[in-house]
Amino acid sequence: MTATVPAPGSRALPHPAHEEIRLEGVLHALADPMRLRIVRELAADGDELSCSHFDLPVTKSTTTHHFRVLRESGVIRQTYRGTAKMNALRRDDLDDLFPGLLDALLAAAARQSARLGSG
Amino acid sequence: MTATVPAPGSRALPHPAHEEIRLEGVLHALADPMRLRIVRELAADGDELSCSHFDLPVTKSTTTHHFRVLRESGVIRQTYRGTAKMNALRRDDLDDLFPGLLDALLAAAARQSARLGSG
DNA sequence: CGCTTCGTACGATAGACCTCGTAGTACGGC
DNA sequence: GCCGTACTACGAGGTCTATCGTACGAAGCG
Repeated sequence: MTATVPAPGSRALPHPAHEEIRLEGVLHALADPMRLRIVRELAADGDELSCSHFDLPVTKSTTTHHFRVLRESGVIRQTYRGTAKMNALRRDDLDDLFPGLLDALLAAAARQSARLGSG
Repeated sequence: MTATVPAPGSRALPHPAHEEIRLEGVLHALADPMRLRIVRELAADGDELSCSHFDLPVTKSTTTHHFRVLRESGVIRQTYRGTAKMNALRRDDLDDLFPGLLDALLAAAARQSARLGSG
């Protein structure tokens, strides 16, 4: 009952409820370089970003796929705004479920990025 | 050159060097329930454990596979001791590369376990 | 109403992954 | 030397995943 159900006639998207978020799913989502990159940009910006804001080295189809995986694993929340689809980290939910995990993950990603010199 | 190379004639196992450990690989390794379970047991025990110590609901072949993934991703270190193969968390390497990550991950797993498994 | 932009759905493909069973190797004890 | 234990290697089956291309839908602008 807690899962966000799309309102009839609208363009809402199905998200897992707070307590439906599984650690394995989050780790799986973040284990992909493309998705980790998306999450890092989202965290760096701190606010909502449209899908088209990301300039990923894959086609739009694949980008849609990755955003869907992130949403279905509970990492991001997606909402339509006109023709754009806005993406935001579910920081509150993740911090409540797994305190410190997201920050540790982002710090680890930043550290590795600095170490490997790729950004 | 830093990767541990198996000595000729011995039974040493190839491990990724400290700086070869990649965050995505670690996350991928830990995204599997069976492997997460192994790592949790390893962390709980705090010392080396033989493969046969684990009573996983899969065959021995599959168990071997999971331990290999954990080793090749840099999460555990494996050494032979007689006929047994001992497994230990690479805590030092992981804590140095990704400070706080392993603890956050283990805490998250424990939290979820308490929340879902009711035990 | 057209046109553009943004994103989706569907099908296909190639590769990765989890699992298994069987056969095989290494070590230690008798 | 022989046997049991511990683990491995190889191959196969079935599923999942990442990627693409093309065709489509929804919202805004002229």
